[in-house]
Amino acid sequence: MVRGKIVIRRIDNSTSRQVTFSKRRNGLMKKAKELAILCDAEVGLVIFSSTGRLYDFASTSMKSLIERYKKAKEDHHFSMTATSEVKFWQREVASLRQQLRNLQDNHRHLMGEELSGLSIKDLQDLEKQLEMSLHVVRTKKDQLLTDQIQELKWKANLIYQENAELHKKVTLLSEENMELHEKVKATRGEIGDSGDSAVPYGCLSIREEADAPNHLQLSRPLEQANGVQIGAPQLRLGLH
Amino acid sequence: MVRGKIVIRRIDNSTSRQVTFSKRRNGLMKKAKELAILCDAEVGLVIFSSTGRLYDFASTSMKSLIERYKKAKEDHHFSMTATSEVKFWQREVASLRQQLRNLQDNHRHLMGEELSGLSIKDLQDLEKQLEMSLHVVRTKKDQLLTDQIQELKWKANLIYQENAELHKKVTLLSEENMELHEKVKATRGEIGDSGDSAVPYGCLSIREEADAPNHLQLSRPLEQANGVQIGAPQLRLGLH
DNA sequence: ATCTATTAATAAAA
DNA sequence: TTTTTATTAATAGAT
Repeated sequence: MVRGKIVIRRIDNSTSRQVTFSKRRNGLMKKAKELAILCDAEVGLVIFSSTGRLYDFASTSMKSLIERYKKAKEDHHFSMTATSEVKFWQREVASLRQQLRNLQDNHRHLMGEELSGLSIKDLQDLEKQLEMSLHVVRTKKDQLLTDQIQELKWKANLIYQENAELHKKVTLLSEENMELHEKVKATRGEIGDSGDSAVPYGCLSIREEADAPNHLQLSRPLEQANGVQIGAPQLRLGLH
Repeated sequence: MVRGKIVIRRIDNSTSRQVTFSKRRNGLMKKAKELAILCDAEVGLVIFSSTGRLYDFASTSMKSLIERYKKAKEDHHFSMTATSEVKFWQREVASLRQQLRNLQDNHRHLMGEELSGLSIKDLQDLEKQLEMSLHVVRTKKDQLLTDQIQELKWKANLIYQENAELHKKVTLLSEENMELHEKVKATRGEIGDSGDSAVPYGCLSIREEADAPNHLQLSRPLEQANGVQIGAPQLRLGLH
């Protein structure tokens, strides 16, 4: 009835179903009240959510409404004695058992079991249903995997950027370091030739380590996310 | 709610009230149904018009709905006063309802519905199960088709053999026939030249019809059974 | 829970 | 009652 027409069938998504239930339940209650008032009618409404919770509305009293309903229906099943009450529950059990059996049969067929009684037509229909289910399931699975890959790429990019900045810092610090070494050397040279231990070997080794991994990691994290390994990188990236 | 907003109070004009009652009653019923379907809820609606007429809707059975309502409302009362036998059946009902819910969830997954809550692992397992089911169903279907083809071939062979025998008989009879014609001719020749109408043209024409289809049908029935048309020949062969 | 674009419901009229 | 029309109400989807 709104932002996008909907078809009346059970809502798959459980969250949407709950939200819609809440909204429509309120709407229904409101309309029931309005009808009772506007048209001077006696209205009773009982709703059990799929989770078994009860919601109800009655313009007068639900008890008297039910009594009136029973009388109108002239249904004597409702005035249950102890024995007929047992019978009622027994019938309920029988009905539920039947539903369960039917569903179990159907379920077995979907599991590829107990196909002996089926005709070629039945089997073709079943095959079609399974193909459809398989397609939906695969689509959903692929979707999840794609989402996960996207997330990994995003995280990998963050790390790559941080990495690049760190490399920049390392380079700057190394240069500064080198200059300082030069200064120290120069200062020592002015004073005398005694301090020969501080040759700037450390400067060169730091520069080498800083450049090599930088180039490697430019291409690695993004490509890896595209490919096979998904579980392992996530653990490491998750710490970030 | 429309052409002129209205305030929710009893409609004075009796005709308008009646019209509004009819329309809104329908609207309310519709929405009750929709709620039941969309949200997998159990909904019951009872309306008495101001003239005392009853209208009702129940997504399942009003009887069980009212019982459930009573039970939910006076849970303790009900359970305390119920005999142990009633309690037993109530527990049975509760257990069956739970089983049914579980099986329904599972069933929906196999139908490719309600996949929102599933993990990648769940989806992979489901996919595997569906693939297995599909394989079993296809195998079974192919088996049935193969069996049917075998049966058709067998029947076709029977017919072919009978056909061959019939051809043999026709040939023998034709030859006998020809000889008889010769005899008749010879006998008439002895008596005189009056009977010229019985030239053995019939003999030749019968032989032609007997040979041509014989060769054709040697190869046809078996090949046909291997191929596309299965339903149509079965009808004809079934009569045999 | 709130917002809003859009459909659904329906009051009034015929 | 039912249909049509003009308008408001309900609400699906998004936030």
